[in-house]
Amino acid sequence: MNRTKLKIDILLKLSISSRPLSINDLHQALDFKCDISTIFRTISQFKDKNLVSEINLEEGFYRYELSLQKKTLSHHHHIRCRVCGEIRNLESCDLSSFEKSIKKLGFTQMEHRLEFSGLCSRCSKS
Amino acid sequence: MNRTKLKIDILLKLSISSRPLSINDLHQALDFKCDISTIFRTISQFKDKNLVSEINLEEGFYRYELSLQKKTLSHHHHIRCRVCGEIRNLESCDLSSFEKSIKKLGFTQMEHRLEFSGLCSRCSKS
DNA sequence: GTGTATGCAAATCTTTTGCATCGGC
DNA sequence: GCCGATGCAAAAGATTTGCATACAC
Repeated sequence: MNRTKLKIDILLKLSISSRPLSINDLHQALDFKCDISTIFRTISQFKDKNLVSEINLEEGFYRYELSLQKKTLSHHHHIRCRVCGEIRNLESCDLSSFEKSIKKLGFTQMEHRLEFSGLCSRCSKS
Repeated sequence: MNRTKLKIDILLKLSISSRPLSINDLHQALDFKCDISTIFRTISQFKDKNLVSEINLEEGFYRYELSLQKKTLSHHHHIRCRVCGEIRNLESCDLSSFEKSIKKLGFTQMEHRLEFSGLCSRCSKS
């Protein structure tokens, strides 16, 4: 994987964002200076190399964040406000009871995706 | 919402299936006798009325199951084999520690989606 | 009869792919 | 120079929409 300006820019945008970015977010953040298909391809490579994590917040598309971030924050999940779209991180993750019962079913190499939605404090009030 | 043969058929197919069905699964199960856009529209109505639940197993499309089933089995989650696609239900769900920390962020009316993937016992061996 | 449901076709949106050219090493 | 990266255009797959007709009530 060559070190190109675009790849660095994408990683930079991801690193300075407080929330996971969609392909469109990235395209916009890069002022549409590259083709969107290239962003798809680049993110796909990043996924393969485990540089970014793919997140599904039930919006009809995926978001991406640095896996590095994932390490810093330790493994975590998200909650997204169903009204305003605000996204917050949830730092703790204890699913050991789930994993125990899955092991009983004979499954190995488990991964999981856990995402919450709700109304954030501001949207709860209005 | 009118009671039509198609709506009953869709609910029937969902009720006799041991796993959540995709729009395509339903289209096929109904022998392609109706237009697929109608299935999308019908499922969308069912979602609105909370008759069916939408499930994302990271396959690139959604699956649906009766919410009734959800009640019978109590609230549950799924694990999908990343190799053969087998889907199993996970009956217990204790995310109270998560919900506690989310409440601290000021969120209300929480919902969550938790899905596991792994290798089922057969695919683990081969 | 009125309003909802459906079929059909087309559009939309996200994502993928083919191919020619460009750029990193 | 070679191989990977990119742009561009087109395709693919899931989903939505407009509109005319058919059906439920």
